[in-house]
Amino acid sequence: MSDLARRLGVSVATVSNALSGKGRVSPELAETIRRTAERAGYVPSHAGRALRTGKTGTIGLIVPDLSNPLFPTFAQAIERAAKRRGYAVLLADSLDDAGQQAREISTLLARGADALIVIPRRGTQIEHIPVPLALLDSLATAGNTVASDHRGGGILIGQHLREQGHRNVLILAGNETSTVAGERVAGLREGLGSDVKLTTVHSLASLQAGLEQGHKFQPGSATAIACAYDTLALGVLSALAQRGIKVPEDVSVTGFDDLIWGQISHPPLTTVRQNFNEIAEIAIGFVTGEIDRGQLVPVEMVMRSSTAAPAKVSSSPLQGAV
Amino acid sequence: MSDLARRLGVSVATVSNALSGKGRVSPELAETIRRTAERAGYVPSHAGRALRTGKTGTIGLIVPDLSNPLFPTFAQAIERAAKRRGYAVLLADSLDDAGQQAREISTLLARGADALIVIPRRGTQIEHIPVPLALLDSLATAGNTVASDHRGGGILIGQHLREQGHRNVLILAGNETSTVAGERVAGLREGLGSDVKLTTVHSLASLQAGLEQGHKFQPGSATAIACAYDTLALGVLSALAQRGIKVPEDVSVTGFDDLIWGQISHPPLTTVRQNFNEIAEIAIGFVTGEIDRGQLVPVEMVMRSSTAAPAKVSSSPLQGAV
DNA sequence: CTGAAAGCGCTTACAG
DNA sequence: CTGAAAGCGCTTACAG
Repeated sequence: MSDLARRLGVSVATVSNALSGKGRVSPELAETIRRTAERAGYVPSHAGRALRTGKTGTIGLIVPDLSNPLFPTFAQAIERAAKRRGYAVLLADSLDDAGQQAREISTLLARGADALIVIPRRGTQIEHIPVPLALLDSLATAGNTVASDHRGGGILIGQHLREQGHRNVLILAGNETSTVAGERVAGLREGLGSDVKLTTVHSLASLQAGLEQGHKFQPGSATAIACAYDTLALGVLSALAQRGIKVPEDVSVTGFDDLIWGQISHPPLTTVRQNFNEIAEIAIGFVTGEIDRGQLVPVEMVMRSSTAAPAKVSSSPLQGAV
Repeated sequence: MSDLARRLGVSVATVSNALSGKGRVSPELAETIRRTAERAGYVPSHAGRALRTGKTGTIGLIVPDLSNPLFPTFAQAIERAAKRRGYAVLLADSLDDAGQQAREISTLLARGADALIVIPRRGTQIEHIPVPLALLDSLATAGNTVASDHRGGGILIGQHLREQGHRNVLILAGNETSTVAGERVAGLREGLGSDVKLTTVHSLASLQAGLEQGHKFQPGSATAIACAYDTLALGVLSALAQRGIKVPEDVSVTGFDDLIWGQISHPPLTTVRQNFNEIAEIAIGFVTGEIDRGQLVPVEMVMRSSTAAPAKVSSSPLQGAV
């Protein structure tokens, strides 16, 4: 900047004022300075500005595990929303470990992140953060949480299954300590209604766990398998296909998240879609002070062909007539 | 830091020296300073250091599209390798657009990234970068490229198919402008040998494109479909299943990348696995000056059950005897 | 409308 | 072994 000032015969203060466009410089001079700066390829130093203003224009994003197919979508949406407001994002992967998450928070803070967005590792508490923080999680507890209406999604699926006539449902509930999973399951129960027989099984939310559950499944023990995650549902679908158990004829299956792979599974998966862009917009808007509290973002059911009315094995009129 | 210095009755220079551990301070004093800093929760300002040293301890990572399932794995590996050396990563998504990629490079540079790692958008040239740059792409052209041996992987698959007796292969080659895809296909051709009938089709490298190709496929027109990407192969598998075309009985299918979804497809997909961690280590090592040039990273074939010897429709002894 | 000066928090010669 | 001083590149009152 001082090079530029010398070359133009003005002070650095004037260059700064011209470039920041605060209008303390005559329009003509400002224009000249801007043009010269442009031509010289001058780019203001972020470090200088950061030191002076105390702001880095940087937002820290902590995800639990980038190799879990759910989180890159979040990361992409966040990065885009941040970029639109001139922020860059510092990415940290907590490797699904609470200690690592804490360490990432400190590093990001030490690096001067102006705000933090964290998709918290399940069962984890985050407190005493000196910068604006948005949690991408579940319950809008502290006013700083932005979340999909997981419970609402569960209700949608539950009602859908109920309307189709399912009265005996196996719920693959994912991890017991996850509040997201907890809400999805609570919604499922609510939508299904209290007169429906429910069996709940907890496990990791992985493809592998879905595969295992699919292999364990006793045909006839339930008419539908409602999963808290697409990864589980996709694993289940694969295992059932291997065993020759037909979906949805023998059993209905539902997921949660709308991963693209649910479009090519056999059959395509009925699931719930989150609105990532809106979540990202709200999260960034919240930490940048544009909006004053987080909120619940509506969710949408995606009906495909993995669900159908249960086969009327013992009570069908036809069979009864035989 | 000046707070700390005042409290301890020493100079900021001494605090700085003690904390950086360069040994210009007596061990006892250094220890006292370190303890006090720790207890006070003192964290050095990155902005101050950056302004003084000209280094931010930050590496910019540009990916073409985080929603493409291939790139988060890279991002995770890079972040981990960077973290191990005390670097943080600034994430930028170029949204598969060359202009956006150029803009991201400038922003990252303006933010003082000490180095850049870019997974370039296909067909794109990157030049005149004033910081160390590693390209995660294909050919080790400029000495600053770190890449999987895509060609070698293609050869492995090609030979495998050849050994099984395939002499008529459809190659789904992905995007024509992608050098990665180009090398994979070149390897495929080489492994297959010159006496094999080849049909090459270009398309996007998406699931959707795979689905379309799978629907177009004429049974009998080839005994194997070799895809340059798992996304293509998975789409093909799904379309073929829908049409009742059996894999590998009616046609063999291979992919490239080893996405986890290839484990639960029907049948599980024969493909090629990249060593992401090694690529990340080399890339980071290269831009931090630990190693002096990029290199080709070996690749591994993952044999599953989507490939088999072609059915001997017209030349089988049995059929001939009828 | 423009400029001189101070100061953000560090690190690094240099002097003692 | 320790400290005083300079300077990295900005921005922001303040003075003119």
